[in-house]
Amino acid sequence: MESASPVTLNDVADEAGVSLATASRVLNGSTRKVADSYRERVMAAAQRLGYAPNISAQAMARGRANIIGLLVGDIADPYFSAITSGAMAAAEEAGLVVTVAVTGRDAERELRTVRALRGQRPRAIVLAGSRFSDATLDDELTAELDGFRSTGGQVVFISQSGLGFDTVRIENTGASRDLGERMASLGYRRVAIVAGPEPLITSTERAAGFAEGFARGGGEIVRTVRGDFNRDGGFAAGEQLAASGVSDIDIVFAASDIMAVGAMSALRQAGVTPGADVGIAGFDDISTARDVTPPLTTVAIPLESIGRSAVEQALRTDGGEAPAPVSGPILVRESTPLRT
Amino acid sequence: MESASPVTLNDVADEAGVSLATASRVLNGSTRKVADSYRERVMAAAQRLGYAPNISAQAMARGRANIIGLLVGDIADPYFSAITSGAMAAAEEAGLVVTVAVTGRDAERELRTVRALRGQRPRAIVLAGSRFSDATLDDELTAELDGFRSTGGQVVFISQSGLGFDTVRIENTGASRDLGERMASLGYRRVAIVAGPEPLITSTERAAGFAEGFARGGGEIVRTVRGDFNRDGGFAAGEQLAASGVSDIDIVFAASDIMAVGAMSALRQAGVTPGADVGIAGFDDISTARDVTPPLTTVAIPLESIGRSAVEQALRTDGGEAPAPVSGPILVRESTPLRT
DNA sequence: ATGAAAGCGCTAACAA
DNA sequence: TTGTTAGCGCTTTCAT
Repeated sequence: MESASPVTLNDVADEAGVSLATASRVLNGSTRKVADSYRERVMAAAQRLGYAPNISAQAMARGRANIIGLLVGDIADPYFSAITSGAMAAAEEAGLVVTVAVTGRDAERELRTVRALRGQRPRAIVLAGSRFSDATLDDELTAELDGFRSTGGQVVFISQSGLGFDTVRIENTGASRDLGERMASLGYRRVAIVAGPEPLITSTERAAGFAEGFARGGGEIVRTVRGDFNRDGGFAAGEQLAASGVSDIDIVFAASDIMAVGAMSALRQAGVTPGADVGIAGFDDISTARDVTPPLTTVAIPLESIGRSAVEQALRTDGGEAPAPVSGPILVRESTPLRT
Repeated sequence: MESASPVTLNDVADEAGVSLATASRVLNGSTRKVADSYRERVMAAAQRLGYAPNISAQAMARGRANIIGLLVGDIADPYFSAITSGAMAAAEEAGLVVTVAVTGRDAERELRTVRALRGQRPRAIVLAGSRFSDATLDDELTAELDGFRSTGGQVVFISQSGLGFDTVRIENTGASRDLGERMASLGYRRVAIVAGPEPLITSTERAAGFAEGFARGGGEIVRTVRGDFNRDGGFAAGEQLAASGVSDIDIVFAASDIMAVGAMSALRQAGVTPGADVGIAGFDDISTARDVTPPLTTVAIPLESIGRSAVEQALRTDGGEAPAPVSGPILVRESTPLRT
């Protein structure tokens, strides 16, 4: 019971009274070149024995595993889990299994993880998450991924630069700019921006985009506070905002919904009512954005579909066009009422 | 460029001028039995060549891959993504890679997925998520997992029954009962229960537990509405509740936080203010529970740590004790103010 | 259409 | 301590 050996293709072939090759052709091989009588016998034998192909062995023989390696910053973050969900759906449709690894938004860990993933010889590696502007390790990462690609693997980024690899781009700057203008058109004039750490390009682009659009609409950037690019970072930023008073601002823009959600909680705890006392807007349209009070104004990025696209792009043998950056509609909800 | 072959251990051995076995011992083997001079040369060669071990080959040679297979209902659900996060942390510490697959809470898909996962010959398979009471496929699943275990694999459930395998149990009934009593002690007397589909044991246990405790405290179950066991299901249930009026109830208990969050949104949209007009309580303590308004009363289940435990349990060679069911403190937040 | 046999990259006896 | 070698389960020529 402790270590019976699994049923192998050999067992199946024996049981069916055919050769290993024939069994392989029936069960895993591609085009049918096997007589129906044999085919049936093999299938029956496999069924009877409860045969399941050993993926590692297949991978070895074929030189590549039917696996997609997916790297995300933090799987518990709704942004990444939505992307992952889409990626897994696409992978499943293609008969692939997904290996997920977390980088904790740490470049060094990202590099280590890519190395580990490479070891699986996956069809493709998908890297989701912002790049860093201070990317001292980007060269090493590029080298690693180049190596992977040169052995036939696909690489797809979900981010901005993509270091020269295929990339599903999110239109951070343009969409934030539009959002900024829109907020100004609603009557807001003085914004505090809640951003992630300096080197996070996603955060920077969104902050800069919003600032530009908001200024164009006649608004002014009063201050910027930073925190970790997650819920608690947003919360901390919100506390900071509340501590120094919010009488000098009429709106808060957070570089991601999850930060916005944290900030809203902090503000409310400090006695500042989001929506009423200050407007608040985010970016991404994570699921929670609908469920906070008031519902959060944001840019609706189709996260799941981005995950799907990344996998599809990775599987597309013909290089394919570089797709246009993904954006989405601005959703004005009650967190930014018309400012009279 | 298209398909240079990856660097193999053989290449490294050649480059370092040692035997394959020595190279293997240095790079992957366990205990150090290699002269330092050799060791260094091998390491240097590996470095120079950018060697990464082929996991499939290792898996074949060893008969088992350093992989944990993780099955979750829906990775975009914060309940599962929190568990996944913990599981991945534990796996990473143990030098394992995690393959995640989704079942969509569908028994048939779960079975298919287990089969696919088995093919990887992982060290362990962890199945997170409620079992079904109408489990026609449980026998097949059990057979599949038994087969896996009999070839040396570990199986760990995160749920209730566990079908006879190791299980990290969540104390649904007891904790819900306590919550029910507590709510009654706060002065609530008439509850509507928002539950998932009938066959979902997790939902059933929580509903029954709450009902029992609430009744014990002098409360009464006025009605039960069902929906999918996710945010939208909760929303739909909330709409239903609001449609038939809420004057006959003073509190809503949802069998999971994510349903509670959905229900709150629906109620509020229908003009019923959660906390003020009706109390509302959930179960799990997902991150969002803190960020909705009013913050949600719930049972704080340590989701991440459960994910960790499951993996640790899977890795524990000595069977180990069956750990006690996991529960957590009741967090009374503003969604259930004292009812006067 | 079928079978025999040569690897795929690595580990783990077994020899030296 | 180091090297040799026989598999691990499967795919895939190459014969038949």
